[in-house]
Amino acid sequence: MKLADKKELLQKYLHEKGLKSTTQRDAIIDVFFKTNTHINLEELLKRVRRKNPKVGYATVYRTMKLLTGCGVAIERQFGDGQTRYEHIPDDSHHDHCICVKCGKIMEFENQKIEHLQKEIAEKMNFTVNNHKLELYGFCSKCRD
Amino acid sequence: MKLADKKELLQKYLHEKGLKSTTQRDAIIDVFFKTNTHINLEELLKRVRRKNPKVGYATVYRTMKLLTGCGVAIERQFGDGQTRYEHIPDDSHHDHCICVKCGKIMEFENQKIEHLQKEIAEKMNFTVNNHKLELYGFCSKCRD
DNA sequence: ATTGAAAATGATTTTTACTATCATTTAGTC
DNA sequence: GACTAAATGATAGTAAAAATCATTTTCAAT
Repeated sequence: MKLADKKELLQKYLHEKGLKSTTQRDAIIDVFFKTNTHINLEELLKRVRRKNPKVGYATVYRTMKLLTGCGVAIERQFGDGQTRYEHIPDDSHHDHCICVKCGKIMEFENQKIEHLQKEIAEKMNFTVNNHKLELYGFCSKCRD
Repeated sequence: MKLADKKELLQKYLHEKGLKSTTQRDAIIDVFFKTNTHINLEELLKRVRRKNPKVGYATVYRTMKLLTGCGVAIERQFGDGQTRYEHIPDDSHHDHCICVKCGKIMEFENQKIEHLQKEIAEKMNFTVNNHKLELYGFCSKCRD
């Protein structure tokens, strides 16, 4: 999905649910869509405040829940006790390698796996909205 | 890995590290190896207390950390804010479908995906110890 | 443009799961 | 059986997520 489409989807979602758009919300959405990392709330708040210093933690928290509910953001937990947010990719899905030593997160994508997942889900009579594939281990620098 | 092998691995691990075996620890390990679900600490504690009512939360917590460190248990987070524990499967790996409405967790396994993962990791120069594949969506009962 | 109802905000509190602490008990070696 | 190190369990501490609430803002209907 392209950025413009995401914003349109979001607009539609807000309108359908009778929600309002505010300057804070817009700022948070803007900042979030500019990230390309798996950002946590604290960091997101920090960046938003560079634009608009009066935005509160709760608003960022709630806005991210909103984006997640609408489907333009995804929550992730990589096991370090923090929830991270990521936007859904422009077209294809990507997955993660997490180095358990240095914490480095790498992305990859593979269409074959995507396809297999769909196949499996169909067999199980399960409708997939979203998925997570994470490989945990050692990156090239950390193994020896 | 067979149950007997897991217990042996655990024994070896304890001995190497100079750790001791206690009645509490044994009870927890016993109960854990009998579960076939993705159990959280609270539930595990409850079951252990049916055998030995004096076992404390902290002991269960620490024992599960121990089992995780030794490699016979795996910690998982499915996004509901709780850490769940699972034993490593007897032979092959399995993955999960999680219904976001009713919370039902189903398991599946697919050798092709396992194989593709290894291939991908090799290309990226990454050594995989462990992985998680989770499909989030609606089970047959919850979609309509 | 004004108004009024509903939603949003931000500061704060509450909750919850996880982790750390510490005095006491226990295990296992000598 | 004594000694030393580890384990236990009760509880305190933490940190992130979720809830609360008085005040402010949005936006549709006038």
